[in-house]
Amino acid sequence: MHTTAATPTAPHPHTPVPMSRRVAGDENRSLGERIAQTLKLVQEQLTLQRRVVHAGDTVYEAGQGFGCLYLLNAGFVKLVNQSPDGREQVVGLKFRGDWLGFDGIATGRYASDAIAMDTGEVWLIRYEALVAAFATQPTLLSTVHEAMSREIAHDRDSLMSVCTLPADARVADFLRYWAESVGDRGMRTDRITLRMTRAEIGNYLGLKLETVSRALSRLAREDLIAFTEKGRRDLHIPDVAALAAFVQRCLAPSAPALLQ
Amino acid sequence: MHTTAATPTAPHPHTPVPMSRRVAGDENRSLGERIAQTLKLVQEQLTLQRRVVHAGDTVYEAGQGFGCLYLLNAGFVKLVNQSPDGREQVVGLKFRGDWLGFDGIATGRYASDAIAMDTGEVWLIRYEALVAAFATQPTLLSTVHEAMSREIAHDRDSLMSVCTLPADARVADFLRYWAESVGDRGMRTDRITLRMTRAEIGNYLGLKLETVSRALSRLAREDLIAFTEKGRRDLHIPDVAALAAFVQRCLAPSAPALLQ
DNA sequence: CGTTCGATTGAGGAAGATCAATTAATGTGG
DNA sequence: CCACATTAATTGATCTTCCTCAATCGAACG
Repeated sequence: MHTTAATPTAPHPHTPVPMSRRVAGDENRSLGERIAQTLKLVQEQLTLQRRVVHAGDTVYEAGQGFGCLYLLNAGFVKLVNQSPDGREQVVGLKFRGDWLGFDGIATGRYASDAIAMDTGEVWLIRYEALVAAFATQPTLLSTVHEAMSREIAHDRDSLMSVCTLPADARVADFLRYWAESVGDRGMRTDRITLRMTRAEIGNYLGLKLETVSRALSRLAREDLIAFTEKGRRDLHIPDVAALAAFVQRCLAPSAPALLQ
Repeated sequence: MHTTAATPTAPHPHTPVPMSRRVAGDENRSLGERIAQTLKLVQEQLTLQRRVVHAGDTVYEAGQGFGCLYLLNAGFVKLVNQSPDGREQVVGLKFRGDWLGFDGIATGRYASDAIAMDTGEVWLIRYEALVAAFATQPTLLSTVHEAMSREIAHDRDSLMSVCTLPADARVADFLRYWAESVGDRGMRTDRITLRMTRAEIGNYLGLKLETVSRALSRLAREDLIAFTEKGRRDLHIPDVAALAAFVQRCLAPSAPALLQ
């Protein structure tokens, strides 16, 4: 019995885990490559139906019968849960290369609304056809499992952010996440366009819109972000890493010393 | 688990998919049955290694190389994420019949610590062997996919609770969830033993231990729970449904009526 | 060009955190 | 088994953060 794990020789037993999107690890290919490969593989091995969506369109709705998974080929999608008593919660954001609809497998009905936040394209893949293809295309199985695994891991990270970060740090971390996500997709990270209102961001982060607004103003005051002349949904992020540093600074109010 | 959406009769136009019907009776079988079937199926179709764990034991550690999934046959397990800066977060609770380790598939390393909260038993299942068995046992594939799907859906519900419920409701909802979970496993729900300290519960719910303690005291004052003479970790829950009602009461402080 | 929606900013209030003191359980060695 | 040490839980008093309410301003849009 291997009770206590034989961790390598890391200073901390947990450090090597990238948890989000650091390049390292045993996979050498970059995130962008992985996304491209996924799209290519699916496109080649499966019959799929394309659907163009526009901002506000519903990809699928909570309660609707499950039959398809959706691979997001372009655009941005938000996932929204609704409780019976009327509470609404943005529970996830999806980018190019992400899969949608895993939550429907277990119950046969989707558990959330998937709503496009911009013009984009989703590929509809019949779940049964996908499963059938696993037999001849083991890579497809790995790809799908990895996507589900990543989703599980990321959802937990979201919970951790909401539970452990103060408001300002949450907003900064959200911007970092968004910038990193679009960066991984080959888009520029220094100028990003938020597809969400302050209220939506706040909902996703467990904050009110005023708090988000104040946090953004503070970040702008510290020159970690800047609003473009175009409006307040476009913003300039000179240094994404500085946002991560800001999060750390929020956590260490008085004793900045050591570490890192 | 508290969020399943309410649009069963959604007459939506853009559903080219007929409804992929699942096996009859599949939807009707109880949760307890599903768990039993999962354990039976895995036991029969796979070679597995059993491991007895005791409170505090580590099932797997974050950063450790992924190779196995774990099926929890008895006991209770908590999943704990640790951020590089030292923040710790309980991100999940697992019960008999739950799978552990999905988070390791994507990166090849587990993303969290899985720690036993009580004496129990996990079954180690080599992931590669599992995948190999999919070829001849399609039921196994469904089972695993459903488990992952359920995990994704539940993690989102957790996020919603943390983001939308006030402290008292969060604690009440936690107790309801725990009671329901053990109830689904055939254990009595009127007397439950929390395997966690107030601090751990608070961590899981994004609250401080004092807040959890006060919430519990308030619930006890309203006779929704009662402490047993044995100690404060055992408690009596006369009516689980009343806890759910309490959550609703927290949300509707004065005006229950109309929708928006 | 006015209407509407989203964003910003301020003032005041409330929920929950922090600090602190006490009590109850758990564990340990004699 | 008991005295003691240790850890967990409760409760109160105070403080901080974030929410609520409200007014203003800017942008988008018909």
